[in-house]
Amino acid sequence: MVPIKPETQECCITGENLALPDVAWAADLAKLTWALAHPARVRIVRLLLNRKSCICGEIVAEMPLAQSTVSQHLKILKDTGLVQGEIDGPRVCYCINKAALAQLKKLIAGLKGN
Amino acid sequence: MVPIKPETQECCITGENLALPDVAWAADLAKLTWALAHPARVRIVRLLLNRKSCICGEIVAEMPLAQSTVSQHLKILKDTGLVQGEIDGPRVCYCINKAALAQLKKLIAGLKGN
DNA sequence: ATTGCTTATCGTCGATATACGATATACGTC
DNA sequence: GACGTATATCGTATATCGACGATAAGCAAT
Repeated sequence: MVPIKPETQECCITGENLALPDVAWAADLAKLTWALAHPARVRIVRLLLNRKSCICGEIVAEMPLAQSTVSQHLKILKDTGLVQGEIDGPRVCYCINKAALAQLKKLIAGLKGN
Repeated sequence: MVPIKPETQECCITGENLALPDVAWAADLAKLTWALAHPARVRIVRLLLNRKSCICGEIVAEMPLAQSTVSQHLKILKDTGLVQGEIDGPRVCYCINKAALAQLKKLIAGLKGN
């Protein structure tokens, strides 16, 4: 089974790039990628990038989905931090959270051999 | 594969940056991100990047999951093209498909305003 | 307060993901 | 051939996703 040091950390004592923090690291990246793991959410993000900001209704209008469905996708994007929404009177104005997007880019770009 | 003109495009007649190709584009990115949208799969990819290649059994040993579950995750990674596996005697040797990873990086890096 | 508009949430449904054990398949060795 | 090892697949259970319509909650204007 495990050739090296069974009971401490199985995970890459040799590599040590892949040590314990890796689990949290993987969870972070998985969470961010999961937010983009649906075509509708990718399109929303892209839409928000092309316009500086976007009223929720505009997003709904662009998508072939029911309003409630779009709202759910927006919630997912908000929960993962990729998108921010601020209330503007009766509407909600969504925009990209550049920091979160940068984080995603950084993690993806960091996917390479040691 | 979206053909050229699907007669009723709600999508961005105004924006036109987000016109039809965007749908396919979004699907591509969503598929790739979806492959990474699970911590176990992120860890597998990372593992394969740190070693040049990896026998399936090694991967199983590193993960707190049953062999069949790991095999399923590997299948997902293989189906999306991120990982390749070649049979080597009684074992299977997995490695990263650098082209697919590069494609993912490119798509993610391309996520920015116009 | 009532109406109208915008967005979020609820309830529900079918489809899919995730996990596991059990079994099947493929290979090398005896 | 029979056996053990390595991996994939099957079958199944549970959880979550993704979609929708219906409804609630918020605000602006009448």
